Amino acid sequence: MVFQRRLDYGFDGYQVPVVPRASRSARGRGPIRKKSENNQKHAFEILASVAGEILQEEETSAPTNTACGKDLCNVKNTIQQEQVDRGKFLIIEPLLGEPCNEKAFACIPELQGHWHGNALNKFLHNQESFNSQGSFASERFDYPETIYVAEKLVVVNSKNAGGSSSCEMNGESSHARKIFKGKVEGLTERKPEAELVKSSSIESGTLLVKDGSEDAMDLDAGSIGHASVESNVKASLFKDCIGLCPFSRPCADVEVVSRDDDGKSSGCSQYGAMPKTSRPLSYTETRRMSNLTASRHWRAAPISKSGGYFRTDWKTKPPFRNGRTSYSCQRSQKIFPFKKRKFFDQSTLPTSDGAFHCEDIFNSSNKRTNGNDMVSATEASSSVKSQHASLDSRDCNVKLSIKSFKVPELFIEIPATATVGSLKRTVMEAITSILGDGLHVGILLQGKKVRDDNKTLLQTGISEDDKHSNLGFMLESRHAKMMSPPHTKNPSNLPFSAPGGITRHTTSLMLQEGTSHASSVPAETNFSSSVGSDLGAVCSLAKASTADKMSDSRALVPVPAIGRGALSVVPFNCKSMHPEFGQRRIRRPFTVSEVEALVQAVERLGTGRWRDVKLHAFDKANHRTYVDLKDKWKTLVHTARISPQQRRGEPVPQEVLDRVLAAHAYWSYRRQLVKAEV
DNA sequence: TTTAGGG
DNA sequence: CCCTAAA
Repeated sequence: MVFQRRLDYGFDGYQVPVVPRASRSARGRGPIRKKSENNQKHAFEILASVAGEILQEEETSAPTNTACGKDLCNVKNTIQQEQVDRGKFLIIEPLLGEPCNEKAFACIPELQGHWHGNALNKFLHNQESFNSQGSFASERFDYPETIYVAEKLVVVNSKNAGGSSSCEMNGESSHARKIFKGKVEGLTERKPEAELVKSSSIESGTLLVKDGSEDAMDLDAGSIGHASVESNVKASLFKDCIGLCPFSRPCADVEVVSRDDDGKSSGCSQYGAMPKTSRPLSYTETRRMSNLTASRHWRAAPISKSGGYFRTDWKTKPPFRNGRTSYSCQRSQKIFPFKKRKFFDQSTLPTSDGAFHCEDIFNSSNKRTNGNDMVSATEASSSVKSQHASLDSRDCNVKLSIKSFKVPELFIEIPATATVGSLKRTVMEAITSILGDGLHVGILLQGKKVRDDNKTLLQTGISEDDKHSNLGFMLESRHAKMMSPPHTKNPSNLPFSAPGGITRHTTSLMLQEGTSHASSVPAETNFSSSVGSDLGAVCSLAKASTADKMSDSRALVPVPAIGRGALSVVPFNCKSMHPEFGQRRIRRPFTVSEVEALVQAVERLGTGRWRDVKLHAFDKANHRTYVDLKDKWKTLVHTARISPQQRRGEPVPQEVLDRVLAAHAYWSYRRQLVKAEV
């Protein structure tokens, strides 16, 4: 049982709930983060509740901590109340006494955005704050009011700390650091750990990362559901165009609808955190949403510059181009549900230094994840096997044969019109960028990392001719400083840690076509988009890494639900895409239908009323902000003025362009008139 | 928050 | 598509 194991570790903990956005404020636009103590208190209470439930769930027979009784009773209510029922949560069991690897957390964008000042880190490791006092120093723990991304974040600390929640947990500290992840609702659906382990496939709906000995990660199937985007154009008779519409021709009310989410849940409401209102997302909201959208995706160099009219790619500037101030501001905005976002659930996390925390461990036994069907398409990576050659008794040479390394994850988006060659290049670039210098090879022996580079193989024991020497190689962050948790538990006792200390690693690289449906391969993002050329090849890799007990990379990776959408995948270049900085939204060229809708709306409403245009024609297209529409109009006007030969991207009918010019001229004229009058 | 423009 | 000054 999952939690049984936790108890073995001396689980007791704090849970830091991620309060859904909906609860933020009535108007839904409150400050992103509050330092209100009450807030924190509340949060912790919820945490306690959840923790209680977890425990209760696990120990079906044994009632959990009575101290949490009240909370336990209200867990479900609380969860519902908080509307986090659909969310996911993470449970982190930090290693007490071990400074948390800041990078590990720093590289988690979700946390970055929500835990101000690395609050989580402080929370987890601020000894003075809670270890000694047994309670949280609220003033030091900046609990975010909302955390969308992770929707539910549960931090379980092995140290006994009542804290504000006054929830007493059993308190022996544990050396283990575990991270559980799953949906909140998974509390009741959670599979026993054994099961999870067994079915390492992603379908279990929970992600479980265990301490050193092994990490099992299961992507939340639900969250990665199938994404589909459909856009349709509703046309209805436009009656009152006369008088309003400067153009005599009949106007149809065209509305571009783009459903970002599956069925019922549309827009951000899918996360249950957003109120399901018909109110169009405000620009800011939309931005917030999109801000995280493409994060952690590698952005391949634009292979084909298309879409822009007078500028194809709008200059892909580094995310942190203007990284001066307003930083905190921005990060605070990044608490949006990841819509259309692809996650890499993995131990590979971009570190603060931009490197990858990669724990792709390959061991000699090449212990692969049991039948993972997650590898659906192209298994780009071959299993790695390192063998111990017999020791040459004479010169003591150690012969190793590493067949191959798996490439961590690759996630790319490329226009459907791109050539195969460009796809190859893109993939190559992605791989190169990963391997470039973000990673280095790590060696795992007997399940332990060999850190001392100066030791000889002999000293290390690698020279031993041991068939089962458990020698493993892994790719890891170059700069990541792994911390070695005092592991008291015998790794071999851990279900995951094979005597060989091998971890399992699953890497898959698949290319899928845009049309995909929810499959049993949640990890692999199904990508579907109606956005024309958005269809992209998605190389995703789900990787589960394991366990080296020290890997900081095992950090939690919130797995947000993937929306539909065109995930722009680009190799997540840690260097240029530091999670701390907002990510550029994925480029989603306007389709002709959208252009027509826009043109029509502008014809009616005129320029300068972008919000109305948005409401009228793109109300449902959450990914189109009024700024986008304004920009598009700008480009349309430009496009209409240049020769067809100079135009790029999906060709817009000349007729439409003519209308653009006409409308533009008309409204410009009107504006002048109005101006003159005033 | 929107608009309007430059980048 | 981003960023922002202004409104």
